[in-house]
Amino acid sequence: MDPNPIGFQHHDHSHCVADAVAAADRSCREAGLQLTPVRKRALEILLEEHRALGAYDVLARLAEDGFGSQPPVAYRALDFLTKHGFVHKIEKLNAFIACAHPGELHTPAFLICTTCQAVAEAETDPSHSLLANIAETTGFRISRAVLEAEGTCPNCLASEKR
Amino acid sequence: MDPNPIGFQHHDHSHCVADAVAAADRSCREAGLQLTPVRKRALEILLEEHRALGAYDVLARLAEDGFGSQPPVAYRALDFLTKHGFVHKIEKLNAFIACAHPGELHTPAFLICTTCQAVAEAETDPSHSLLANIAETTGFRISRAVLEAEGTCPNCLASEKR
DNA sequence: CCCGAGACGTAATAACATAACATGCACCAG
DNA sequence: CTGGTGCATGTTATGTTATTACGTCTCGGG
Ligand SMILES: [Zn+2]
Ligand SMILES: [Zn+2]
Ligand SMILES: [Zn+2]
Ligand SMILES: [Zn+2]
Repeated sequence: MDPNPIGFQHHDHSHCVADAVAAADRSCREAGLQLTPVRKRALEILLEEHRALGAYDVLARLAEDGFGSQPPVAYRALDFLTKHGFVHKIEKLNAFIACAHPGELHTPAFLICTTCQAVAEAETDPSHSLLANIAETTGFRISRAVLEAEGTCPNCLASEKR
Repeated sequence: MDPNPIGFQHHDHSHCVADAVAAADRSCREAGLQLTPVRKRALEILLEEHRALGAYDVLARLAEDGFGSQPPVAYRALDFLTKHGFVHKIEKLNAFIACAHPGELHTPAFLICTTCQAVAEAETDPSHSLLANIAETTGFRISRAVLEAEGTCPNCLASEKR
């Protein structure tokens, strides 16, 4: 079990938080959005952890840093970040995770390891999407899709075999 | 992918509840599972409604019928039904719905209309599954997948245009 | 008869999420 | 400058979803 997986590999974590926050900052400025202190801090928290956190986990850290301590503080920040694509909600876990591919418009797919709790965000090809095909044949117009899979990550599979 | 979502068409509802319950009964007997009165009634409730119900909605109806009135009563019945494929949980809605294609082993995909609340269950072709491909390239072993899309159903699209 | 597994019931609590309302501040029209 | 509007933030209170813990009953095998 491995505390720092992006995807399921280790990586040097030192710069990615700052980089991602800077990118979000830029992106918000361009779009006329306000990446306020709470929102920015919430994003940082998720990036630092690099895993799925519950809203109350985020809230506790925000409160430590002097922000409000009531649920709406966290939920509002997370709503903003989710709405604008900087963060995704993992429905299966009722938890939030920083987007691993921000900027691009995408429908993420998540792989959730039930052994080590790691969550990887995979890119999907929208044109080949299963759901897109279904939608086409049924006449349904999709606005948002959720793709999540629970299972065992490569690392934990390897450990099992030993 | 086999597109047969019974979700967005009207259909004669009179026999499908009894049929589905009978099928579940048979299936449980074969598998050595106990489809006890609470469990059977919970399944009936979901079939009768033919839509996604929250656990507490199911619980209220079970209580009306003389079963226990505390949350675990509903959650245990729903866990059983979900575990054995008679019912699916819609993660986006925190709600449960009777399986529209019971018996077959399948990974369902759900189309959720945000206008009329209808939920359709579509079959997916496991071999073309997006997630299966991702899993293959990353070495992740999938045990359960969640595929859900929010949007507008054909009926509501038609109404919009008028 | 005794035992263990599993189904069911209750009480209590945890975990997740939103409603409703008040304050402060930037911005702009008058 | 001033009043008003929009929006972000904060708080209190409450609503919704889910689980833990524990006692009872029943059914079968030894
Ligand atoms: Zn993403
Ligand atoms: Zn793992
Ligand atoms: Zn199904
Ligand atoms: Zn509809």
